[in-house]
Amino acid sequence: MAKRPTIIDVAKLAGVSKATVGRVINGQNDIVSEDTRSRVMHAVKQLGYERNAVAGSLRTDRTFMIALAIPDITNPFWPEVARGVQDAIEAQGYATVTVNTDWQPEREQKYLTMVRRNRFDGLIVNPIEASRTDLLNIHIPVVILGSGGYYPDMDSVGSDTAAGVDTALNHLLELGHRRIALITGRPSRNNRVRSRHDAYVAFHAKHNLQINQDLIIEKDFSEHSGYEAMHQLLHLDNPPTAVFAANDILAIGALKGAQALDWHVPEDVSIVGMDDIYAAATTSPSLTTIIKPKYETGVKAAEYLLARMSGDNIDQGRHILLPCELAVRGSTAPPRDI
Amino acid sequence: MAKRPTIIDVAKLAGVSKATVGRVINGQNDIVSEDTRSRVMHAVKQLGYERNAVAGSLRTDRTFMIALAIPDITNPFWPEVARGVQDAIEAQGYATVTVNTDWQPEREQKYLTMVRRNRFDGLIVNPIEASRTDLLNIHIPVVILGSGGYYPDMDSVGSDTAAGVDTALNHLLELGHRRIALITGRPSRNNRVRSRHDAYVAFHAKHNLQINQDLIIEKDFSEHSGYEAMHQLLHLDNPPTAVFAANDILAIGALKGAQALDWHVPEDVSIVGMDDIYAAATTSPSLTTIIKPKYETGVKAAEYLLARMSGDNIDQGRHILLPCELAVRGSTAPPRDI
DNA sequence: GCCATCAATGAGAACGTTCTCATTAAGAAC
DNA sequence: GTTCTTAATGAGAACGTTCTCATTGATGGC
Repeated sequence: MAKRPTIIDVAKLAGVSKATVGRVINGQNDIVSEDTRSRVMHAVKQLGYERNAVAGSLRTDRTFMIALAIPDITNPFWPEVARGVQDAIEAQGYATVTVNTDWQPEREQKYLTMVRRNRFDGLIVNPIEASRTDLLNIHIPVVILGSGGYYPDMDSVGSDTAAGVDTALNHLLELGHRRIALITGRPSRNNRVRSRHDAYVAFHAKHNLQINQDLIIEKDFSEHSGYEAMHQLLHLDNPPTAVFAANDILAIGALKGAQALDWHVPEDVSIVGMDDIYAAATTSPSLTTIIKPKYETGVKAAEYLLARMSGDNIDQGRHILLPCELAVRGSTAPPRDI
Repeated sequence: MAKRPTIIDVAKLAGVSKATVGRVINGQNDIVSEDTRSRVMHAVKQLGYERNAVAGSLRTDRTFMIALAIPDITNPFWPEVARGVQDAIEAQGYATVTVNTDWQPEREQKYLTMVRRNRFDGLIVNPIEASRTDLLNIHIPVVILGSGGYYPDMDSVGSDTAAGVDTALNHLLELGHRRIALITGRPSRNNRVRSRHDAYVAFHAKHNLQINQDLIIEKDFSEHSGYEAMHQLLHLDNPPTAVFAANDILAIGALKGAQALDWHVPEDVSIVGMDDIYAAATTSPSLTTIIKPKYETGVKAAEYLLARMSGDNIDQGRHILLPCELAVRGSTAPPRDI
């Protein structure tokens, strides 16, 4: 590899000091004469000089790079969140290293080490098991994706899942459903707040509805789990007339499970999902779902982080839950037995 | 921010030189005595020392970071490719900065500048308009995602799209279809090789089938375009009995277009897509499609890049097209008029 | 005992930028 | 003419690691 020109080469060619070259390339035009500036720019162009960000980072202790740690970029929920982060971060001259924890704590720890060693300026993370102390120990700004309950010092951006569940169940209630099942996922270690489950319970209390434990199924977040859960539900003596699934992938599995048993959706059983991934609108019938503001979540998290990296030093973390929205498509209808 | 311990602090505490500390933390155990090594590691632990990768990068001119430039992480095709790259790259101690060109040349150029200034060790790119010279001028290893026709010096990894089209059309031919339409996307500037279109033409020549230009529709790659194209096709005096769409998003649009006209799929018209995105398996009927090996493409590209970054200096680029596979699902059947 | 070899370690320069403090020259005020 | 102020620029240290060459001490061979 040919040696690349440095500011010393530029300084020699322009007949100025390297400090002056530095002033010119960093845009400090108020303290450099036009004549000097012109000579420097001429030399820069002639030599094809390009600033070495690594050297600058060593001197300033700022890399203009951040890490985004999400469970899995191939999970349809996350690309839009990532895109929101990337867009907002890049607009301020930063770059994003995106990593996949795969819901594994060891991987999460590995990435925290990476962040420290590379002197990244910030971290946006959907935590698996990382404790508050773990995250404070990297000594850079951290923004939490999801609810920030366990991280009071840090900013967090999540969706108002509880309100979303309420909206979904209310939609079903207004259609006339009284026997509504819940297919939900297993909470991760740090998410002991089982927000979907709790919201389901609260909804039943609010509307003086009896809870039937047979109508609550907890499995991992996969399409296959949704399929199996639906089979379980539809084989009950008294099956539900509607099902709320904790995310669209579970809901798609539930839809396939119903159809495999020749149950018609929505005539025989209604289904509501959550997330609004692309596939939710392509099923037949297309899924009624709760839209989570994925891109906006990413943008907001990035904004919080950028503010922190710019010197904002608020001790108490900011916690925001972005509102969800109901998208009524083809998977819900009044129950047959009205 | 508290000052972090450096190797000078460790050296002082362990009573050795900083060169010796460097030898220990870089694992050069063969030339350091066990006693010395132990003292150093003790001091490292006591001080909580962590290597500063930025300083190392400045000295060695290696960042152990690469850039991955794709059109859009939210397009369902790309997350798996990205995941393949990330997994293979990380396994060798590198980190990946993923950027979105949005099919815009100016963004692409912006990212090339970013790569140069940050002294990244390599680049994997699905090019928009970047020329061979552009890519050679960054003076680091580059691997092309897609066919590498315009970049003979660089390694490239693509899918064997032509063979995939052939397979799709053959599947339809074997079902008895003779009037097969093609919905394809507009080629980008550097992809004048219209591989899907050319493969469609070649297939017809091979089987002595007449080409009807009315059955070839070229629009941008969106679901809406697929919907409109299907409407156009089904309104012909002599509509096709089958449609091959250039990707799954087009195919999903085509499916919705047919259903909106009360055409049954696959009874009235068969549809084949390409890519095998998640949504292709969730439509009803689920889409018969050509599976592109997305994750494997990413892994292979990363392997080529890693080899280059390790010193491989082959002048002629390696070009590989990974095989595609037919996934027969519910959107294809024999034509009605047999 | 002397010399050569090798293992183990140390000293200091290098990487390329940024920043701080010093210097110089020009202009204005007295 | 002298003094003060300000704009413009320069010199050199700093950032934290890696690497090269030098040094030292121990051991083995003659």
